[in-house]
Amino acid sequence: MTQKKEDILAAATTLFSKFGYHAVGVDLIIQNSKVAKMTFYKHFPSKNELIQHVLKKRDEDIRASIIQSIESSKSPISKLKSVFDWYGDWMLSDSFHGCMFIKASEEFSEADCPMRQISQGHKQWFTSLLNRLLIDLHTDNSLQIAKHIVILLEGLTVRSNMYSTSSQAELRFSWTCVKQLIEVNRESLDSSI
Amino acid sequence: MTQKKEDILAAATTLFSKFGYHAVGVDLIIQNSKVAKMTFYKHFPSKNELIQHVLKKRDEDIRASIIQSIESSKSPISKLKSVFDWYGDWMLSDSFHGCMFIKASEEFSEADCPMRQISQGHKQWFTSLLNRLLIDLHTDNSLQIAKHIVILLEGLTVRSNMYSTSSQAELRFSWTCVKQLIEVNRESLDSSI
DNA sequence: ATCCATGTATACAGATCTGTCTACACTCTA
DNA sequence: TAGAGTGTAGACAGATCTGTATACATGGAT
Repeated sequence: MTQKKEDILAAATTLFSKFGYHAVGVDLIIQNSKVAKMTFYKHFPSKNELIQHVLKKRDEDIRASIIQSIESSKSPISKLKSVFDWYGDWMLSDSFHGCMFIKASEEFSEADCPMRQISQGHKQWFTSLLNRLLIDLHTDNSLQIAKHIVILLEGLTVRSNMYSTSSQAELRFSWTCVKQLIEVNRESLDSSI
Repeated sequence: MTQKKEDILAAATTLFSKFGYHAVGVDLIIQNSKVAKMTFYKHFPSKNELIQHVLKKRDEDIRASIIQSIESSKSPISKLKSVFDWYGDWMLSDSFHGCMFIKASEEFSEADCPMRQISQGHKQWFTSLLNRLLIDLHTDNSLQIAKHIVILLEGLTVRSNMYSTSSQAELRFSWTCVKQLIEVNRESLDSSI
């Protein structure tokens, strides 16, 4: 990965995230990444492939970032909490303009297009991660609750973007709801100890 | 409202909902509504104003549809349940391609643009409706819980669109969670009866 | 019968978008 | 010093997009 290619990816990520995929043209990305047009097309054969690259890199980066966040916590419950904190920090950041995978799903409708597949893959990974944490917490219906948490966090993300506010209060309330949900679904084995 | 104008609005709604706002051109809308270009521009001075019209009409239609749904139920709790059922039916329908207000928020980033304002207004209305139902149920923290339900339903909507499935199981689970949440937050007055 | 509103068909201007082509500059290595 | 690799600047082709202009058809009301 050359420096130029990284510059292009960085500029594209920023612009797509803020304005959407269709609204941003190749010329604007070239202008913002301070690169010649031929350099752009040498690294990315088309805008479509650039979008896929951006989404793949975003997927990798977010996975790494979330994993780093939960690794700094020890107990499963504090790991789960740190996922919520990760979302809180993200929604507070200046660069926050919603989720790029949700945006891709809203803008690209073709059923099996790469953008949708990458987006689905990312959410699948996140759901599995939460599922494992819930299993560590000896929670019944772990997968169902994992999906429920993903749905909550996606709702919060969409809301933060729609109102241009970080929704910290709603995030905290969601966390208390999730804690209760886990408590109610503790495995009988666990409560008998 | 002439027939032609309705045709244009109907075609635009279908196309924007499925493919997004930027991806759909005026020519395609004209073609699908079987109208001449000049007729289009006589009714709508620009694509931008058409989008606003589409969103405003969508707002009115959904308000009417949800109100009709809950009016067929009597008790506050069954009214709330019928809101969830409304979402279930919607997500099952062939024409479902996600929420047009969420899509607008993802595609239009300018802070105070009309599309965002209309979208925010719609969600505000929905939140107030749920809040009133929760107050009728003598629920504490009614506004907080109303917001929580909106977040859940938006998360479900986004998920259904991303995976092209209706997420009925997740919707049912969310409903059980919401029922529990309401139960836990019953006003002390109520539980003492 | 005539007027007028409404709609049609289509060409057109001008902007913008994707992607290609050419000609040139810089740097590193043999 | 010559050549290869990489990048730059910008013109260009061709498609598409928004919005306008022109000329014509239709159909109901006076």
